[in-house]
Order: sequence, then structure tokens, then C-alpha cells
Amino acid sequence: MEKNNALTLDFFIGNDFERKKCPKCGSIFWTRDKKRVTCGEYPCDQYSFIGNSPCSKNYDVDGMRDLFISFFSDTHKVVKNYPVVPRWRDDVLLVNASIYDFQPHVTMGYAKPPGNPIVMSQPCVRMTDLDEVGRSLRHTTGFEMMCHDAFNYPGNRVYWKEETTEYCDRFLTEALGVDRMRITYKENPWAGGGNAGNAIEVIVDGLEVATLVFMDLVEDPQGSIEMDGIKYSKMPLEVVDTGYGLERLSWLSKGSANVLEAVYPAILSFLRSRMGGEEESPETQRELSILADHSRTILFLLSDSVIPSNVKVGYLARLLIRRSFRSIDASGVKCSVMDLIREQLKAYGKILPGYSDSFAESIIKAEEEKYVSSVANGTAAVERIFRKKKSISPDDLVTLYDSNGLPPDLVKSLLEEKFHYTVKIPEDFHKRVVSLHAISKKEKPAKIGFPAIETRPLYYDDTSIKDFTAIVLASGDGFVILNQTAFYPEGGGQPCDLGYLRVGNRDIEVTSVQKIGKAIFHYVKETIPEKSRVHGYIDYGRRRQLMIHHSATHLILGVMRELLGNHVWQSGVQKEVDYSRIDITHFSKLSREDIERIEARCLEIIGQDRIIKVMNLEWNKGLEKYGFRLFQGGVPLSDKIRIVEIDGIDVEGCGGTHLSHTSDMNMVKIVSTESIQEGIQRVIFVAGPAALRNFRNTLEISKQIQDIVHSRVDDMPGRIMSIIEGSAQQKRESAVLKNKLLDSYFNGSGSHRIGEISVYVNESVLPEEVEDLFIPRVLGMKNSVGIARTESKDLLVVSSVSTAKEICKKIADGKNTNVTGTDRVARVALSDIPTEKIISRISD
RNA sequence: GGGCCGGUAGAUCAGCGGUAGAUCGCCUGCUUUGCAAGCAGGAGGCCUCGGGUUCAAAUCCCGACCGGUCCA
Repeated sequence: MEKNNALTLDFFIGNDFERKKCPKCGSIFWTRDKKRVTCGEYPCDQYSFIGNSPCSKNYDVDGMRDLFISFFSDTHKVVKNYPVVPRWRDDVLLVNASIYDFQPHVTMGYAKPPGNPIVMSQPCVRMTDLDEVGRSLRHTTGFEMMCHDAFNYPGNRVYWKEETTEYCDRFLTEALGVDRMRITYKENPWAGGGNAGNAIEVIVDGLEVATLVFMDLVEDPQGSIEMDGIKYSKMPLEVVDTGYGLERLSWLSKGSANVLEAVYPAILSFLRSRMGGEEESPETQRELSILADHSRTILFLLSDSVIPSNVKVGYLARLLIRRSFRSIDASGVKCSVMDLIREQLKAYGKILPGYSDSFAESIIKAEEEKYVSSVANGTAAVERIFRKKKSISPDDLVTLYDSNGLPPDLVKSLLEEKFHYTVKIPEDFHKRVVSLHAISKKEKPAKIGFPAIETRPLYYDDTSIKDFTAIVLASGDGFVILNQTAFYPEGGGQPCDLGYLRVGNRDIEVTSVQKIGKAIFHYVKETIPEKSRVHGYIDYGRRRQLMIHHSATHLILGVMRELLGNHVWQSGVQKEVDYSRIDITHFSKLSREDIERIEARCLEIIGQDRIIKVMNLEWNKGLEKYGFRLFQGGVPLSDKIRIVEIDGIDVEGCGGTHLSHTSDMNMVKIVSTESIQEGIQRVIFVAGPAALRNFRNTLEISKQIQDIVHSRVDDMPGRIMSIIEGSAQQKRESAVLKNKLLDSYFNGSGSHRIGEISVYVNESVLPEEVEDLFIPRVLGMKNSVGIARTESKDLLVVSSVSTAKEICKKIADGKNTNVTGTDRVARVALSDIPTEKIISRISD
């Protein structure tokens, strides 16, 4: 046996385990079973628990969750599950594993964990096996990962490999009553999300039921430890990250035929009750499995207020919902997606406090409408292509899927039904689609090093501070770093303060202020030497307006959530001096009534003069008290969260400067709204003095229009309408006139026949405004040539038999005269040649 | 965030350099009036917007905007 191996634990040695190498897959594993040869995991070993549970009792999902948590609750802090949509991080779309809850703020050491050690069960969603769902009966898009995690800080050790493995073994053998001979522990290094460490996979009867990860490495190009070509270095924090598959453990305990039967008995029997008792074909079983799986994941996503759309997590939600519509159609089950969601809610409602039935219903309804119209449009496209080409190629199938969202099997059955035409879906269909989407990798901008200088912010302690004295700590090319400042640096959608720094008797303009690390950079137009004493003055009118817009943004967000629903989250903000904008998650465009209600409610709260309070709370306390809403504007990487609360309306984590009372906003008016992408509405509004300026400008413009159209404001729409209509009428009339003019021009033309060709020549000049009509008129006539004398002293020759250039040359008769144009339309700079001469020259 | 497809009459779309079209719907009249409908005529268009190429752009090129869709 190798000594000093990282996973040669006293626990294994002391409990008479043997370390072996699997002859099939080559993995190293630990077992108490002296006769065991293979590692125990499928496919090296078969699932031997089916119909032969190794556990002393059956547990459904609820029972298993309770058992796990109560087993650890004496020694661990019980933590409630987090949402499946990780609002606290922007690098992933979904929570894939329980440790995601604590990345990066805890694993990077910025914030404390909510307890230490902790136990919880975290719902997760993984889309990687989407295609396998229904096909294999083993894969699901949603699952719960249970964990008992410990965070070992330098000087504060909780527990590590020995204790973790022992906890796991005790849970399996004592709580579940698994025969200890049927458990194997497989060594398997783990890496993910920039971290890595040793890990143990825990296998019972072929099934991997848990993974125990000992995370103590972090990606580091300068690191000395290398795994799979990536360099790592030791972290000061050592994290025990365990993951127990709730569904798999329940399956194991029941020994059911497959995981779906164990996990979704209620939803499956509900689906079967809506099938009319017919014999189930394998295809039908497949569709029902998809519905059972997807409806649960949809429920998770909707409970976290995900709005289906064509981007990001919204797209994943739409994908699942549309696949569900399709499966309902394909299986013929008599129920709606909403029925399934409500059925799943019975089982999962208690861990999903965010679920709103009215939200879910309006979302599903809207999705159904979009789905129906998308299929209808796609169907029309298929018919168009088929009528034109009388066939559908594999490339057409790919295009129809990629551009119209029509899955190939749907196109196939459509063509068979309507045209009795059979297409073959290519084997490599999926590959073809993927090949259309060449991945463009973007280099992340390298992090710039910043000086370890700290600037003390004065703008938080006193938001009304207008000037201050400070010392220049560092001076560089066009910037200075001060020991303290009242200049607010750009951040959180709030632009920086402007103003000037007085050095001696000189005022130096500040053009930009940025925070890099803990240092605040003031960009200035002249160099100020280090150690200088400066007096800073900020443009307080600007700052005051920005504060008004910032507080108003919080107010309007709170009001929109109150009036539109809890699914309203901030998705982006930008404040300016003249206006402010906020993007929110909402499924439909804001109606005029919505806008009026929002404005009225804002005004009401402004009138009530509510207090705007700022406080600093420890990360977990803040989270516990206010939830993940705090992170709407981003996640602070610090142990404390700065929280801004408008009494009774809105609470957000925020680093900006704010008013102290709502009445200081004076008023809020929405200027415009638009849908910037599906599911995201942009609201532009003005508050305080900016609102007054906006009204003034609008009135001024309105007055100017009044003067132009000579009418009162009320009459303006009708007046402008009639002007537009009048101009359209004139255009029509002038077209008629031009045609008449052209008619008379032709009537005045002499017609000459040269062979098959009719040649029209007029002695008078063709008015310039009908030149454009003359050309197509001649081209529209058969075997004709039209020759016109233009106002610009050219001969314009148009030939419907493509002889224009040739004719021009003949008319020019060898003279060095400029001929331009093409075979159909040409010009020659000779307009006074008599008609007879023209005809005779052409005739040659 | 990236790729692809599209934007023409109220709706669905055709046209893809040469005077803007079809079908349905709408209006008027006729026929038949059991209904469905049939016949004749008519109204309705900044061809998304802005640049460019061209004698000429709905059409070709570039760019915006909007919609759809797939992938991450």
C-alpha cells in the first residue's frame, strides 16, 4: 500500500478497509469487502439494489431529506435552501451544486458562511443531460443535493477528511442501515469553478450516492501544484464540500425499477390517471418521463421568478416549457402544463416560498400563445419551402430548427400528414446545428494591479459635504490618489462627482473619479505633486441631482415590485444628470395604466416623506433579514453589506449616495418605456429639478410646434394629421399629373419604324420631373427605342432591346462626344440634332 | 454574449434592379335571398429607418432599429 497518500485515512485503516485498484476502470477504491474486485460503480458493476434495497427502510424524497438533516442537525447548523437561480453571482445561470451557494464570497474568504459546519438540501438544475431525459430513465434536469459542509479557517479548524468520511459512513450504515460490505469509496480528484482538491466518490450497489470534496486548492498560474495541466496553489481556507444525491438515495432505499418511479410517484400516477387507461407504449413512457421531470424544474424556475425569453436562464425555462407542450401533444395526456406545475407544487411547495400561482399562470399562458404562433409560422415556412422545391433537404431541416425553432420530428410528421412526403432526419442533425454556432472565445481583460493605498470616503458619513481638505498620497500621469475624499467615484450606475482641487491658489479641474481596489483615483488636468495639501470642491448641484435620481430609482423599483409583482427585479441601471433609467424583469410591456399607477404611487410616497435609511450589516445577517433581493445591483465582495432602505418600499444593497427623505425628490415622472429584450422592460424617468427641466423643454418644443402649425395644443394632433394626409394626397396627384404629362409627350412624339423596331423621337424637351417615368415606360414597350431631349442638353436614349449605347454612338457619328450609360439607358451630349438626322444615322 | 432568419395593404405572404402584387378581410353594387356563397367594381402602401452604388433601389452593399429563433 502506498504510504502518505492524501486519502489513506486513519478511518479506512482503523476500520479494516482495503485499498484496491479496479481492473476495469483503473480507479483506486476502498472497501471492507475482502472479496471485492471491481470498484463497485456502474458500469464496472451493475445496479444490484433494484428490487433488492440495501437499506433498512423505504424513504420518499421528503423522508430522505428529513432523515439526512435530522441526522446532522445535532452537530451542524441547519440552513434553508437557496434559490436555484443564483442572484448572488453572474458567472453561472443556475445552481448546479450546493457549493454554488457559497461561491465566491465564502470560498474566497470575503464573507463568513451562514454556520459552521452546516447541513442543507439544495435544489439544483442541470441542463447538460437534457437530451437524455426520458431516453435513459436515469437522467433528470433537476435534483436536490444534500450536503454537510465545513469551512476550515487558519486557526479555526472544524473538520476535514477523517471526520467527513466517518460522518458519511455513519449516515449510510446507521441512519439508512446500509450493509457496510456494499459500500465502496473511490478516490477521484475533483476540479471545478477555479478550485480543486481531493475527493471521494461514495458508491453503493453500483450507484454513486455521494461525493466528498476536500477543496483546498485555487487556480493560480504561479502555483506549484499541477492537475490536468492547470496550476493551483494552496488556499488558506479548506472547504469540506459534500454532495449527496437526494433522489438517488431515495431510489436506493426503495430499490425501484428506475429513479423516476422513486422520485415522482405522485406526478406519474397523476399523468397516468389522465391517459385514459390505455396500454403505454415506450414512446408514451418517454413523454411522461419528460413531463414528470420538466414540470418539476419549471416549478423551481418559476418559483424564482424566471421569465422565459430568448436569452440566458429565460431561454432554458422556455426550452423546458416548449418541450413540455410538445410532450403533452405527443403523448395525448389530458392535462395542461399548469396542471402539472400545481401537482408538483403539492410535493415541493414547502421548499419554494417564492412561488406565485398568478405569475406562473400568466407566464405559461403567454408561453403557450407564443408557442402556438411560432409553430404556425414555422409550419407556413415548411409549406413554402416544400411548394417551391418539392422537397426538404437535411440542410432545410437544420435551418428550420435554427431559424424557426421547429424540431425535425415535427417537420417530418407535418410533411407526412400534408404532402405524404417522407424526409430522413440526418443522424448528425444535432452536430450540424452545433456546427453553425462556432464558439467565439473572448479573452477576459487582465486585472490591473492597483496600489495598496486606501482612500477614506467622506461622502458616506455626510452626503451633504461639499468641500474637504486632503493630502496627495500618490500622483501619476493625470491622476492623484488622496488620503480622503468627498468625490463619489463612479459605481452602481451612479456617475462620479466632478469639481476641482485647489492647490495653493490654483484650481485644477477633476474630470473623472474612479475607485480601483480601495484607492480612489481623481483624474485631473494638471499634475499635482505627492504630499501636496489640496482643498477639494465638488459640483454639488450635479451630485444632488444624481442623489435624487439614485434614491428615485430605488423608489420606483420598490413601487413597481409592489404593483406589478414579486417577479420584478432590477436588471440594470444608469443615472444621469438629466434622466435616470432602470431595466426591470417583467413579462409584458408596461401599459399606460401601469405607468400612471406607478407615478401616482411614487408621488404618494414622496408626499408621505418616508425615511431613507442606510446601514451596514454583516453578510449573513443581511441575507437572513432581507433575502437575495439585496444583490439586485451586484454582489459586494466584503464581509459587510451596505444596505439602503426606503421605509416599507424597498431594500437594496447599494454603495451609492442617497437622500435622507423621500420628499427631497419632489416628484418622479416616467418619460418613456420600452422593451429592450424579451422579459426586460426599460423605464426612463426624471425626478427633482431634472423633472422640472424636462417639463420646461417639452412645453417649449410644443410651443414651437404650435407656432409652426398655427393651432392650439389640443388641436395639434388633428392639424398635423391633416398636413400629412394633404402631402400624401399631393404626392398621389403629382404622380397622376406626371403620367399625363408623359402621355402627352408620347403623343407628340413621331414614331419611326426601322426594321422590327419602333423609334419615338419628340422635338420638344422632356421635362426633368418625368425623366424617371420615361425610362420604365419605354422599357415596358416591346421592340422600342425612345429618344428624348432633356433639360440638361442631353439626348436620352432608352432601348427595350438593349441597343441604347450603340445608338448613341451612331448619333454621335464618330465625333468625340461623351457617351454614358448602359445598353438599356444611355446619354449623349447632343440635343439640338434634328430628328431626321437622328433617324438617318440610326438607320445605317 | 454570439450565430442564423425575417421586417412590403388590416392579416398571411409573393416580387428580389425598370410605372408596387396575390389571397383573405374591408367597402359599394348585382345575383341568389334557406344558408354557404357567387359575380362586378372599389378603397387601402414613407415596401422599418438612415447612408451608399446606379440614369433608376422594395430589390444590391453598409449601418441602425424592431421581431423571431438557436447556441452559450
